[in-house]
Amino acid sequence: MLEGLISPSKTSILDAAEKLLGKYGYAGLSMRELAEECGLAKATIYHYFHDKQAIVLSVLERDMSRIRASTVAAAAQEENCIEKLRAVIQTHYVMTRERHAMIINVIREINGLEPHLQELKRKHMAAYYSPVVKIIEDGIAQGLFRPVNVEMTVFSLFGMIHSFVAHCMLTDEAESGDDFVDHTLSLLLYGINQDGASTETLNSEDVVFSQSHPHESVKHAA
Amino acid sequence: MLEGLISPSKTSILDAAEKLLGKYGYAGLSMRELAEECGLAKATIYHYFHDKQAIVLSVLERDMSRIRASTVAAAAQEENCIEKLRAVIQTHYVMTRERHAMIINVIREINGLEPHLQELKRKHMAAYYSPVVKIIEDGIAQGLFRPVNVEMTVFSLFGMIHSFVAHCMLTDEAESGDDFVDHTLSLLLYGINQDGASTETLNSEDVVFSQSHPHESVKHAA
Amino acid sequence: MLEGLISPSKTSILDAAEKLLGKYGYAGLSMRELAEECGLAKATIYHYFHDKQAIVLSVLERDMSRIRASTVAAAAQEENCIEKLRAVIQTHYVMTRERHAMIINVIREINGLEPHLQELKRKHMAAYYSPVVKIIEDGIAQGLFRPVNVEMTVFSLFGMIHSFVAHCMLTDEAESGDDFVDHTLSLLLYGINQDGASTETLNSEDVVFSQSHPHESVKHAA
Amino acid sequence: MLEGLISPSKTSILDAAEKLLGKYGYAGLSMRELAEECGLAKATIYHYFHDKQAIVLSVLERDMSRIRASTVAAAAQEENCIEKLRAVIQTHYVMTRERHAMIINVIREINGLEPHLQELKRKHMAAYYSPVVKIIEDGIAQGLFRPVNVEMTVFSLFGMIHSFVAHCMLTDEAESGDDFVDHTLSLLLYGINQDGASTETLNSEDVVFSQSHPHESVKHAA
DNA sequence: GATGAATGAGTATTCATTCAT
DNA sequence: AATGAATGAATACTCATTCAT
Repeated sequence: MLEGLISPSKTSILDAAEKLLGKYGYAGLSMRELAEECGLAKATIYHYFHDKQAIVLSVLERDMSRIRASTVAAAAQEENCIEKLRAVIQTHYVMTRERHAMIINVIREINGLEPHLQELKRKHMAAYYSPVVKIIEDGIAQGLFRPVNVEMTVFSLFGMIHSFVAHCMLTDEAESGDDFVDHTLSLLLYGINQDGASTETLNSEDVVFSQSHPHESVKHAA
Repeated sequence: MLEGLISPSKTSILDAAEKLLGKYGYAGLSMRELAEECGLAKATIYHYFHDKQAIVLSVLERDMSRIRASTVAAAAQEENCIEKLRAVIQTHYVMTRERHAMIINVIREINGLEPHLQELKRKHMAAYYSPVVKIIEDGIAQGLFRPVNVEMTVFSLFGMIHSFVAHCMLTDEAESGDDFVDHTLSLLLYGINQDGASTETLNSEDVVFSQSHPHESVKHAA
Repeated sequence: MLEGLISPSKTSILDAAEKLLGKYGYAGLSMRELAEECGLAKATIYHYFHDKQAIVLSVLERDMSRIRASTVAAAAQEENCIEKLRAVIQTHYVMTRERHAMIINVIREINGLEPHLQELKRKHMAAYYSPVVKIIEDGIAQGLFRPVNVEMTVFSLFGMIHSFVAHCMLTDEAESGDDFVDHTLSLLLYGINQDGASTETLNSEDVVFSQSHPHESVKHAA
Repeated sequence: MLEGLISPSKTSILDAAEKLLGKYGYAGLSMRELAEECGLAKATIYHYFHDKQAIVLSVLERDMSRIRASTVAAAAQEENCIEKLRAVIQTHYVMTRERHAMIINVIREINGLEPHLQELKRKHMAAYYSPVVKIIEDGIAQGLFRPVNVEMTVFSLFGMIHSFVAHCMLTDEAESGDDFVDHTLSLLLYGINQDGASTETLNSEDVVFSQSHPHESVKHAA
């Protein structure tokens, strides 16, 4: 939020740590490499952070609040619940890619090491997921969506996004992700079952995957 | 396949490595700890495997072929495409939990280190996803499912499963996962959109998440 | 001597050890690599030799007796003391190169580790140097050579040879060594001092080194 | 040169490494033992040097420049070419003994491992040999020496010295080396051939070797 | 605010060697 | 005669961290 008040050294440490965490994960992050990356001496880092874990937690907090802010802002620009969902998928996809899908993995790694941090992270995740929960709850209240288990649905949605980001990083495909957004929104809304309601709005083509299925995706469905 | 022919020491190394990889990931896996865990001397491990990476690759191969075998077997026991999907979700969920969601993370870690292993892993993943691709393609051919992008859909489905497993491991909730299977199958089939076709079959309750949404899930829908 | 009576496995071990000692020295010789090189299992090597040191000593003994035999044989083919010296230089140069100057280095390495082996090695070296000692002593007795300290002179001569071999191995120059033999014999006989007796017999050219000094070397001087 | 500016820890590492290299060679030099010898923790050594090879190269560079400096200084104190040669032999002999004849062996060992270091070492050796090359070239220009191949001759000379040092270390004889210097200078100047010019100046006795040859050596021959 | 120096405990890996078969 | 399996001790090197300056 008020990053202007944070010392530039601290910021450079967090930036470097974010980059290296994305590459190597928590256990693979070396303080020596971190020092080299941010241009400070190793000892200087300990002037700003108590230990390695504190750095990583700071990175996670900063990233989470940024992602949350971006997600909220993106959703706020849309009126319609469905368009809000599209905005969320798009934003979350982009930000996750930028962070090299770091967060999910780092959390899991830290978690294995530090059981007492679970609650802290659960809170973070609640804050993280809650904007999307709100959107779906609103949709249900408006009669747009059926009364699904909202929390579970949000997990599912984020799972789809992360899975796709992971796949892209594995294969180094650098596409825009538009097709992914269309596919994911369509799947989230209508599923794969054949019924009259959903198919009539489908009309785009896919280029990402080999087997083309021309009828996939929903373009700005109302 | 023919594990009976493999020496017990080798098996014990792989077993221990599988366990520790689930806990700590690739970088966090220590050869000292592995030796303790499998009851052999450190040097003995190197009698069976060239290096740490070779161990981890063996674990991954073994797990992948096991998961694939289980998934295929589970699906083969069902006639109906939808029931096949349910079986896949159930099996994959259970096996992923047993392996502490290890595979996806380890692959990503290794991948960061060894660019030339990408192709190998892509092949593995193809084999891994292909049974599910087949089911959905059959469903589409039978007119049961709409013509979605199948490969993308499979990614989405596995993403949902992995995400949920990760969440459960984070919170140490040890439920059976039945609710999860119902939710996921329902979401995959119908999405969240409100329409006449899907809502009438919903009738179960959720205990997993705090906010209860009584109408979620599809029980053995045909 | 009677190598026909030695088992082929034992011979292959010694051959492999000789090769690797030349490459890596004593400390750098690994039993694993030795086993690979000679095509036997590590444990099999211990069937033939008590330990690593015993192997190396066997190699040294074998090489030394071979070099001694070759040197003696080469000298025996010549009548003249000077021609005997030329033969010795030539033979010793070739055999040292073939063994990658191994012996001198290995002896020094072992010596650092095993003080009680000194006497053994002194005996070996005495046997090793004695043929040349004999030649020079004969030359002195015949009034051909001046009464130098023979033992020291032999050390000097072998020093020159080893130094040149080391230089050639360092620079990977693969010359025949004829120039070297001429140079060394000339230096040994006449030194560098300018006087009437020696210069008149010099008539060959040098190609080995950059600065050419056309008057170097003695061709079959009588 | 400016060793006063180098940290005492770094110097103590190099000193210890020089000592151990002389004893055990490159492969036999253990970082653990080095740490013990210089009184620092293993990890501290890596604060000053990137790896073992860097340490050894530093030792070699330091020793080579020291030997070169001493050799040049010793030669500069003499007017006469022959006396310069005597000074060089004396100095080189002493310094090589002090370093346990380490350099030649270490270079050969490293060279086997690192082909791309050859050129570096050739340069070093050029600088190392060049002072002596200069002396002999001057002697030839002055008509004192016959026109031998100078570079080869320098190799031969250093070979004699190193060989003798090695012999002394093997037998732990701790003599002053005066006899050796006389012998070597005499051999270098006049060789062993019987002729009028050289014998008349010989008049000393040898104690180093068993067989005494009373007429060896040149005492300050002009 | 920043760092060079230092370290104990750790890393993955290799060592020479033994032994039951 | 030959070896697969096993190991304690060593290898070079890195770790996160501290502290005096």
